[in-house]
Amino acid sequence: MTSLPLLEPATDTACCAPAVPSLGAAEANDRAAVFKALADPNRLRLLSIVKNAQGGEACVCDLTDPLDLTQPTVSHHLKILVDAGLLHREKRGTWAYFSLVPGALERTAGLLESL
Amino acid sequence: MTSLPLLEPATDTACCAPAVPSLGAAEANDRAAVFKALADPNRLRLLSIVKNAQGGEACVCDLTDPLDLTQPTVSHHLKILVDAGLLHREKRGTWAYFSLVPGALERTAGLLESL
DNA sequence: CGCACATATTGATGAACGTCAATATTGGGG
DNA sequence: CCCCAATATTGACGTTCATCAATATGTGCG
Repeated sequence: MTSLPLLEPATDTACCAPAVPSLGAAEANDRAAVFKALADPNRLRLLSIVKNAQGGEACVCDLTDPLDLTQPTVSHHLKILVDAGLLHREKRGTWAYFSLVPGALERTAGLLESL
Repeated sequence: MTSLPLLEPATDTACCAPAVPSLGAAEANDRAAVFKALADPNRLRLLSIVKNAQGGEACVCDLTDPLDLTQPTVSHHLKILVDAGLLHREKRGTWAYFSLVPGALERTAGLLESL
């Protein structure tokens, strides 16, 4: 899409303040996608386990037991976190090791303050 | 619930690392609730408009036009943001003014780094 | 009082989500 | 080569969610 978000002049009827530069629709969609990945308690726990794991990485077998979920469900959540750019997936042999993408959490935190 | 998350000794079959202290289920639920409120592009835009509004506050009429949503839908989103502790609602006369809860965004950002 | 305006609530509808059971895929070892 | 273990994918099911139209609530004004 080529159209930029327009800032219309506010109709100063009574209470309405003049329109103010704010987040565009496309930007808002991108940011919401990341927060959507964080909007599930089990995914937060997965991130926490990976972050605090020895060596900074954990395989699926490390992650299935602490959560009370089946293996396919854990795999599903991990895929969402990888797609959101929060986790890195590396396959070594039969096992898949997950680690935090460096700086991803900090960048995501920055999305909040730069609203 | 009174049970604490147990850390079982890891079964050192092959890949699995010893269990590591991580986010409990209850804590994860609380944090996910806040991110759930942020996991919608229109709500992010609402926060952005309120934050950048002159005086730090905006009424519903300021928020209905820029988004392409009906008034009830905007009201619904605002309620979610208020319930999440991100927005403050103050009714003055006929109008309802919304402002950021001081420090709420920073605190939420902190939830990410303290995983 | 009663109208007009700003906001909130309700009910309904379609889409997205979390979960599991079943199955497929991939890689290592006898 | 075939079996087994680890992970991924598929399909189905119930729940939650975003949205709107319609309606209710509440507040200032004449």
